[in-house]
Amino acid sequence: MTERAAEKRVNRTKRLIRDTLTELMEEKGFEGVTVRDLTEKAQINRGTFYLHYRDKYDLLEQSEDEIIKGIVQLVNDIKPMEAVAFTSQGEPFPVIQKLFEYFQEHADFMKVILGPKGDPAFQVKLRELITQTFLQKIATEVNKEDMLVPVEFLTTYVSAAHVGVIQHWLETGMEKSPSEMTLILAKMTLLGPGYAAGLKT
Amino acid sequence: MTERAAEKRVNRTKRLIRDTLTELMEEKGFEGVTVRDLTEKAQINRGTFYLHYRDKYDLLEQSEDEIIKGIVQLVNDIKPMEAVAFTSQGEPFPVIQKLFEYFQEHADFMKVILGPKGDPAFQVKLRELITQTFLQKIATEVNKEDMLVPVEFLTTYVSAAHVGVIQHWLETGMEKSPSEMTLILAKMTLLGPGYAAGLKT
DNA sequence: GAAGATAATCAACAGCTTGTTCATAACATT
DNA sequence: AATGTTATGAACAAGCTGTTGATTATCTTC
Repeated sequence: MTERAAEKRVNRTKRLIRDTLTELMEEKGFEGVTVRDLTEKAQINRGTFYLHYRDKYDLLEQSEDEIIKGIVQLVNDIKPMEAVAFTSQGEPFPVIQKLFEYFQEHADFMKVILGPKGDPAFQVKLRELITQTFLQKIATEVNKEDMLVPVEFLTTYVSAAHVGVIQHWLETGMEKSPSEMTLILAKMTLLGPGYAAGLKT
Repeated sequence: MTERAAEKRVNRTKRLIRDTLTELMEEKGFEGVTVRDLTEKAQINRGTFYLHYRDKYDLLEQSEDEIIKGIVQLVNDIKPMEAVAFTSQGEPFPVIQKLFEYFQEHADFMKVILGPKGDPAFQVKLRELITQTFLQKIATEVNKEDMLVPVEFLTTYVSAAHVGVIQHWLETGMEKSPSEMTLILAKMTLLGPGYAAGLKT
């Protein structure tokens, strides 16, 4: 048998396992899921699971890495100039919108992994990714002297806020479109939450 | 034996169990901790654990509830007027500062529970508490028409940002004082992250 | 269509954790 | 010293884990 065909069969099984993990995490959270549960629900042999993953933590890690890889790729495809369209203009940054579209595409997994039954380490990873990719770059373009607060707290504030809003958006059924969400986030980040609340009229 | 004495002995044991949980979570995360680990490290009988807690999830829940209760009480002690000192002035709100002092006091537990090996549900609880306690009140004092963004996203943005910064502060060894942190958060929230970064000079 | 290779199944295993139940020991007040 | 409560110790069935060896199913290629 050639490799491609094997890959096909393997990948089908792996996708089945990962999708089942998402479903079960929704019910019981990651902790509550046993390999037995998973393989029974997926209707595969328990041995098959161990053929592809070391244990359930390995499965989670691989699933998360795939998402992270997707985001990194997505960002790399746009970077050249648009990523920095942020600095001066108030226009919604297209990279953030792409991010929302990507999350929408993988909504099932993202929702549960970022939710209250998910993996707190993933949230940290995601925030770090946002910091590294977006904020760090911008931070270097600004004079340190102009900063009213230490950079680390600024980047933490913004990335945590973004991830939080994304989580809430997923949790409440994604009623706004990605472009609407991008605009909402841009307003609050650029004008400030206080101004956005109408406090400074 | 009177109740007080019994309570003392029981509470000593319970505190021992909870402190040991904090230590073990730091190493292995909540998932990785077994009741056996816990009782061995605490040097108590495994049966004693089950005398006080249904299982390890019950232990976690009780530990979290105690913290939440502490925060609620702390907020209720101040509420009358100061809580709203926020709306018009740029001065650091004293309630937030109290919050930081409280977290500093319980730093060990807060650090691990909010960290990458912690409980994502607690983060959600904490954010909801902040929203209910602080933001909701403020939101009612503002004309809905003045809002540039839907209230839900505003409160999510601010509460997620705050919890994120608190987590980062704990993670990096609490080098700034509670009052410094309060000021930093106030600046970013009132003036906006963009302005605080020096983007709008 | 048959041979060969890889993937999936099945059953069984020791090892571990869990939560419970007894009887017994330690403890602090009166 | 007597009493009531808490802590200990040992033992139990039940469940999940990760591994192994043998067998069957599936797909490509000749």
